[in-house]
Amino acid sequence: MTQKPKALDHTEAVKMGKSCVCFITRKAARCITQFYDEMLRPTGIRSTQLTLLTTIKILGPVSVKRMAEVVVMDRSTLARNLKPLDRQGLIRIEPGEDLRERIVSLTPPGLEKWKEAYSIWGQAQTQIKDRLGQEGLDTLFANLSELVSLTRNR
Amino acid sequence: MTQKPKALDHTEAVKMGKSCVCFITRKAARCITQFYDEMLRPTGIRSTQLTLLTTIKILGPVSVKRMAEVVVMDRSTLARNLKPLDRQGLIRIEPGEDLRERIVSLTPPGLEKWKEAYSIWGQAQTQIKDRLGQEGLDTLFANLSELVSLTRNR
DNA sequence: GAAAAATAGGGGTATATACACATATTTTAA
DNA sequence: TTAAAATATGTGTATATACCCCTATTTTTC
Repeated sequence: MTQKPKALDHTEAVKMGKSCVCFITRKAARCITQFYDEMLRPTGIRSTQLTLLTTIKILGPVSVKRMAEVVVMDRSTLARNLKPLDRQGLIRIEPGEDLRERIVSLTPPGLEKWKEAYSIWGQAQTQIKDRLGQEGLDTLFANLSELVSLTRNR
Repeated sequence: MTQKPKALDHTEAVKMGKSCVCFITRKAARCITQFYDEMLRPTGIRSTQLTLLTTIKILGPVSVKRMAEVVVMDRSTLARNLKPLDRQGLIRIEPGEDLRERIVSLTPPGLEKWKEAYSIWGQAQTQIKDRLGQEGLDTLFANLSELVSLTRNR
């Protein structure tokens, strides 16, 4: 009895479609990004940009290199993602003492924008917590953090 | 006693940095994508492209619209993501009976490429399962699926 | 102290992502 | 049956992402 290879392929394909961690993670990222971006639309900034503003707020004046490490983002990606914020005058990018470095900091308008966006972020976060529960949220966070460290430390 | 507003802001910022679902999901997506992409490099295709090949394989000849629904991707995004696959001759895009539609299907080289990539995908998946365990993997999947449906059905 | 190595950053290129708008086709309504 | 509504897709624009390679600067080595 010869098995039909095509049928077997199909089973494998279905399995992959249903269990690929990369697929589901990217899909979730697309969805959640749209969710946040839609809520943030009135502010004129997007989720990624709010993340960066927050990071700058936490780390204070900080080099691109260090920021990239913290947010786990390629340096060149980060440099490009900072441009819209710079263009809007929300951040300042200046040479550091070490002239190789660029030091990023929040401007006063940037701080105002952050406050505005933060309150909307709170609303979004609440909506999600209402659905997943605090426990579900914690589990999700733990799982995703595990995924991050898994791919980082090899 | 007047509280320093700056200090309060900072606390809020830290909270956000540590609990933002959008941030952690995007970060995880970046990491896991790099993990898969690195392993897939010998094949010349990327994670997203493998996802699309697999989807086409499962759904058979399928319209762009339907594919976009299945993978939960904007139609214009999908159309653009299909281009590299088309250029490499891995898929075929033809008008359907309904002339508004474009029907996407796998070419023989596309099927071969899928098989090649699928075996590598299996290795990546195994590495992840070894770290998270089948149970952890299931939980992660359930959580992320929940997130997807949360943002879809509102 | 000068040459070599390491480090920080940016630009080129390609893919990934989505919204707004325009086009072509089909379906529905009058 | 023709005009209007609905549908499927593509284009323009902007952001997001990362790799490779190049430049400028600092640190290390001899």
